[in-house]
Amino acid sequence: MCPYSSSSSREQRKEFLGECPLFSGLSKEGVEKVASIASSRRFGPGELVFREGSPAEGFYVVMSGKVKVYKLSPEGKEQILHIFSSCDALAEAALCADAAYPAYAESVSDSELLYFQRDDFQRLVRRKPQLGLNLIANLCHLLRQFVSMIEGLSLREVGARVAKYLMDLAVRQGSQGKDGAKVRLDITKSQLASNLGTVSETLSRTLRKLRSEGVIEVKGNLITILNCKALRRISAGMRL
Amino acid sequence: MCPYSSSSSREQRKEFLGECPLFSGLSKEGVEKVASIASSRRFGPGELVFREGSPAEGFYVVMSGKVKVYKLSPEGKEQILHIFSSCDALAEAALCADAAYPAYAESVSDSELLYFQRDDFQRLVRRKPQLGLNLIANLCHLLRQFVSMIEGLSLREVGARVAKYLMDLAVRQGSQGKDGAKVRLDITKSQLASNLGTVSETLSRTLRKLRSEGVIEVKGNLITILNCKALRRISAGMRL
DNA sequence: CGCCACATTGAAGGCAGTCAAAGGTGGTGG
DNA sequence: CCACCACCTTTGACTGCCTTCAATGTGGCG
Repeated sequence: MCPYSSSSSREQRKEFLGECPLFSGLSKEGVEKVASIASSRRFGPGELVFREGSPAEGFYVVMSGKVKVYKLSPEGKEQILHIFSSCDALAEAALCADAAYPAYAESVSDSELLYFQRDDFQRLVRRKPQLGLNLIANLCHLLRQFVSMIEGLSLREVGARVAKYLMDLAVRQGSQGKDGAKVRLDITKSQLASNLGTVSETLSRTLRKLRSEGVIEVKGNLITILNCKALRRISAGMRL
Repeated sequence: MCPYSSSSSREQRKEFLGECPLFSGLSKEGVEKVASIASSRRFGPGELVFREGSPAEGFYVVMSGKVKVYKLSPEGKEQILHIFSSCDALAEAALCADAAYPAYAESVSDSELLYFQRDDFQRLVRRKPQLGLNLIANLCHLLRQFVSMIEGLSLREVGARVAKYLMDLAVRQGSQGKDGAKVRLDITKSQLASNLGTVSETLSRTLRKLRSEGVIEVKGNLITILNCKALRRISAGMRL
């Protein structure tokens, strides 16, 4: 899985599939079948995986690396919908009948993706319904994230969105709850801004304000949460 | 299906299921099975179907009426995520493991909903994988709509969102493309505003501006599209 | 060392939200 | 039939959050 390695072997792929939540609950033979319809594709940093509007005939699962999926405004502003990393499925929209990707996807690092053709996958789901249930759970999860994003964009100010992002990140990185928890941004601040529906300038100002309130400490992409309660209040809509 | 009728009979339910895209491609016996695990629930206008955070143990399919699913800000502002009507599935989030509804759902008319318990439904999917595939397509469709909503909120001004809504509505009502097409809003303007991520005052002003530009004509909830090309330009981001 | 991308800070302006009040509309009951 | 009420809609004035533009700071890397 290290960067710059050559494509994975068939054995490595099977091992990966076995550990992926999307393929859990399948028999050894089931995983075998999944592996047999997957093909591997590698992308370098900045490389486009697909563009908005191009025909969607299959979806991807990230084996390694990160892929950002985003929309562009006519003026060129970018809104990141989600950044997918290991074990995430992306572009499930391809499983819909009307087949055009609704957004851009771009690798932000060296990545290896598994590609599944729609028809192959659907055939397999008919034989292994568990796979369908797994994908449904996966889609529901993504749906929730989008709901949360809509809520943020429509009902919360930038400060609250930033606070919520930091708390969620702390949870994901296993250091929630306690004051003094350290979190590391695993994307650039510009990308984070684009993910939160704002611009880097505003994000910068917001972080500064949080810092001046003594809520967080910022050193590069390492952020220390000094006052967890305050952060929670802010993420819930309390003014800065 | 007329309002104020009593609950549907078992026969009516089966007939309805047979015509619902979500249950297409199933054998007669399959539809029978689906009907056997569904229970019917009726709601009056303004009645809450479920609230955010309450345990989610199943999802619904709309037989008749309309249900709005929405988020509330701490200050009480409402963002409508989607308005579901006949044959739509809602609250599929319940099929996810972590089981709490992420939003409120409220009937906006007299409605009859079919309720499916998660476990029952999942059992059935194992025996009828086509059902899983149908639901996946359904979820993908909803995902696209949310993507479109995120795009609108983040990258488009209110004018563009309104224009896009009107064009989409014209398509749904079968009168797209031509100047002079008439569309009828099937929800109140306040609800529309909440759906577009704005407030009724701003929507009112926006419609007036579109009217003063000669792009549309407004009479109550009946809107005539006078200049389709202009509307498309505006929806694509061209300034008003 | 110098380049380049990313990040920060300041100043100015605009889109849209809030507040407040008046105007419209449909339904109900006297 | 009309008066009343509730709800939705419209309009005006004001405020403010955030974006835009521009310039400077910073860190990594060839």
